[in-house]
Amino acid sequence: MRRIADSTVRRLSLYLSALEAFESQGISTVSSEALATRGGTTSAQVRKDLSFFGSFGKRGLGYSVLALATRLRDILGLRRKYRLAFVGAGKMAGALVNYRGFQQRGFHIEAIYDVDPKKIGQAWNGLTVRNAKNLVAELRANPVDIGVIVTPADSAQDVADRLVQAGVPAILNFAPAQISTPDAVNVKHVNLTLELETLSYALRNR
Amino acid sequence: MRRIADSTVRRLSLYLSALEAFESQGISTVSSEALATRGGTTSAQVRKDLSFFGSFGKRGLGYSVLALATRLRDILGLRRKYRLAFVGAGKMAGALVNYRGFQQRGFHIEAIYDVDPKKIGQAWNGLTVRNAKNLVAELRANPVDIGVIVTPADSAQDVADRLVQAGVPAILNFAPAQISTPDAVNVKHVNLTLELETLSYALRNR
DNA sequence: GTTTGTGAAACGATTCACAGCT
DNA sequence: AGCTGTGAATCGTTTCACAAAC
Repeated sequence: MRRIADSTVRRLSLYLSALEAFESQGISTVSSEALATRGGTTSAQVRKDLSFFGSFGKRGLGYSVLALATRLRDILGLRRKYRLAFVGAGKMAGALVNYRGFQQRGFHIEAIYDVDPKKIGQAWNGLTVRNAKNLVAELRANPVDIGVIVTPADSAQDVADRLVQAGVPAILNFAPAQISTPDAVNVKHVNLTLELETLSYALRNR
Repeated sequence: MRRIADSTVRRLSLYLSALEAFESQGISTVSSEALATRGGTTSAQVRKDLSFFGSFGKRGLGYSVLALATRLRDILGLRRKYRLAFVGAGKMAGALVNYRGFQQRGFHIEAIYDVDPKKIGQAWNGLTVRNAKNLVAELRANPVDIGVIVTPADSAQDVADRLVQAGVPAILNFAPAQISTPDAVNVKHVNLTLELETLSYALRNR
């Protein structure tokens, strides 16, 4: 199958949450137009995005909310559970660990690591903060799907290297630092500074 | 001037942090190639991005780290301070308020709002959590540049409406909800669920 | 010799517009 | 009649490749 653009995948995720909202409102059928409004795009874009994966609608009618949501979960790979390991037991990790959306969507936090002796051993939401020096060995023995970097910027590359060594196939990086990894490793960045700076650019003449 | 693509602005922000890293290493001149490596792109892309704003390099030599950083700060509008108001005094707000990068880059948190009587009045990093019911009046009297939504998803639209009413020109939304605002208001989303779901898509066949 | 700045070419994503189902 | 699915057209972004500057 043709490689799917990242922008398309992101919209599929938005369509899925729109469908879940429709579902909770008891709406059973939607048009591409309705999905577009909720997902911040156009009806043609919705239809094109879906068409990469098959044809899920009924002409003249629209899409079944339930059936399309199920198909999107399939497409996005959300039928299975994902195991996460956090590195960095700071405030940001605390906020993320507490976020109910993770568990709900099948993302399970399996371990939290830190280097700070004061943090190691602390209980975190049923988990014990582990010593980061054992990260590679422990994650090799007990693999996870996604490593979440929530350390300061200057440790981010080191942590990424260790996650790669441990065989972690995907990384979600919250540290404001670019990290380099082998091509086979999937990396997503959440960079708050960058988001604020794009807003700054937008506001520069206000 | 031609409208600049969002992707370009985001890269400029990455180039700026790369330049700051070079600066702290005492490097005074960089090539587009060096910037590209740090910013995760190509040298041609770097030169093209910069060319929209002028010509800042010396042929055969490269760019002055200091001079280019200054120009990028100008371009991104980072010479001025920005005033932020947070809405939602939860764990995520706690993590963000504590994040030193905000102050360093000139983003000053001026107020934190919540609806929870238990939180109103609490001291947060030198600020007092304010009653969200006074948000519109107070932000009209004391305007901010950016409203940061850190509430649960189901309050996000309501908060956005109030920020718009208060005349806030830009919103950074951490709630996992699409929000609709007038076109004149700039909105950026940081949606953790969406990031995880794109990783899920990437991992789906592992 | 090296590296920038930039038109032109290539590529990729979005929008259009309509035939084909229901 | 209404809405999907999709090739074709359009639009925008990235890459190429090289002349110009140092």
